[in-house]
Amino acid sequence: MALRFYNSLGRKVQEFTPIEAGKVGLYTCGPTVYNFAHVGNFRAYMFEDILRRTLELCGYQVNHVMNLTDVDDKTIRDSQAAQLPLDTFTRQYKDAFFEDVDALRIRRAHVYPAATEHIGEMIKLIRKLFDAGVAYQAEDGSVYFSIAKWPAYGQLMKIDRDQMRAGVRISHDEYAKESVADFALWKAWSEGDGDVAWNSPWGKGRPGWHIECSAMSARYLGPQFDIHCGGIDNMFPHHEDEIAQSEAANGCRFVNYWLHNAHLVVNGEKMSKSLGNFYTPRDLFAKGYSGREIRWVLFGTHYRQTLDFSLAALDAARASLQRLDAFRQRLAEAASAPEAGTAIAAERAAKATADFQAGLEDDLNISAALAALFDLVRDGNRLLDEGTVAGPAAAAFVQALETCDQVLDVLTPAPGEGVPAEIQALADARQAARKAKDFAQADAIRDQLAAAGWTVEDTPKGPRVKRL
RNA sequence: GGCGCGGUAGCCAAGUGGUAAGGCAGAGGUCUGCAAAACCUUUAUUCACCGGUUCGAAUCCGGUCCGCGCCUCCA
Repeated sequence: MALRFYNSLGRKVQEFTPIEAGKVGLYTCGPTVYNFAHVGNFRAYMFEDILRRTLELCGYQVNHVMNLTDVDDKTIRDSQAAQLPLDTFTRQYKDAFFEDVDALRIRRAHVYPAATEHIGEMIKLIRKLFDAGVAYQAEDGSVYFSIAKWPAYGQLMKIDRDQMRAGVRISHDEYAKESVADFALWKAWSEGDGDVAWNSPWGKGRPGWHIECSAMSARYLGPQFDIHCGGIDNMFPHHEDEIAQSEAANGCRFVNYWLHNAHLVVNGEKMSKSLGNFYTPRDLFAKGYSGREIRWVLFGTHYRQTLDFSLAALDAARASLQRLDAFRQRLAEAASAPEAGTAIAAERAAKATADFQAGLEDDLNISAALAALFDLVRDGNRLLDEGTVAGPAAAAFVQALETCDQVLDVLTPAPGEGVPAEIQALADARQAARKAKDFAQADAIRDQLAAAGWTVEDTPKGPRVKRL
């Protein structure tokens, strides 16, 4: 089956064809580093991670670029409030971002260009826009993109600008624009910016928000590339403006496939601090949830569907992962047994792998992919119960699991999730008691283990210790 | 007002014309010293509602109700 995606440009599912065979240029809108990213932000990055890993599973060599917005109204405002230089202020949130990315097992992009390190590219791009006749400097000193001069504007949203609500778009500091729909390319310095400023042919100032993505994507992926992702809220105006800037400046198609993820809500309500349902990954770690549990919840709903996040969903994720862990452990144990049932195991494993990949190739249908995975678990467990998967036969299942895990990356418990020696010692003592038919003692030790957060399962191969 | 998304079992969630995947939770059974895990069986005559098209619709068309997002910084 061919790889297909829902392209926001055109609004339909299309077969994916890269510009260069076997390679994919992928640009994903990254965080504004003025605070810790929350699970809603990570929903987007998780979708992009699944996308990238799916592309890689399909054999593509992906060049993934994610920007870091480290200068804008919010970073300036909050750095001043914190009485820190802008770069010092944003540094701590960049660091935190990468910690969270790693904890959630999101594969790092190949390049993380920061806006403040690419001001030169942005200035060059704005020059080109002047050359193209679509940019102008207003009386307030800021430079704007003139939508009136660019008829192709509105490819993503099919916006009828006359229908937009009058009034709401005029913000206090942008009344100098020729048209309310025009957007800033370069913002003239104002007192509120403090020492945050760069020199430009249009005077001291800082870049507009949209220009960074146009400039940095061109720098690392070229003027035309394959896929651009972001949250659905970014379709307008951010991505619309990027298209206008890039295509007006470079004279070629900007992006072939636009993929947008839907939002995340918590218990059906928009996540907000006032509702007390605002979560960052580190909030959840503090509650005892692991990165892979959060990961499971974040990728478990199709990316174009609103995701309802909740602690209950995390608990369900824990149960699902325990089932997968147990299966993996059983396979590992079976691998050391004499060979049995190779043919059927290989057949089941091959089917699961194929179904898993086919699900993802169909516009990242994660539900179909997970169904294939759970079919594999059920089939595998049944065969293990029957004793017909052992030795090399178990390897086929392990390999299928590992293939799925190339995309999911949840099947390996974190380091530190292993069994401590003292817990193992208790389990051994309990087993000795059982052997001696001293069940009262055995049960007492089991209670002791439970109190320590561990459970023990008796199997034909001996006790198996697991975290509760 | 414009653009867009959704309403499928207790919960989460696939399925866009051929007779309801999968997960979590629940019930019964097998297994077990007892458990747990695993497996088996079971849990929607039905897909918000009303009409229509069709041999056949959760899926297509028309209408109604409800929830949500964007249009302003936003994943």
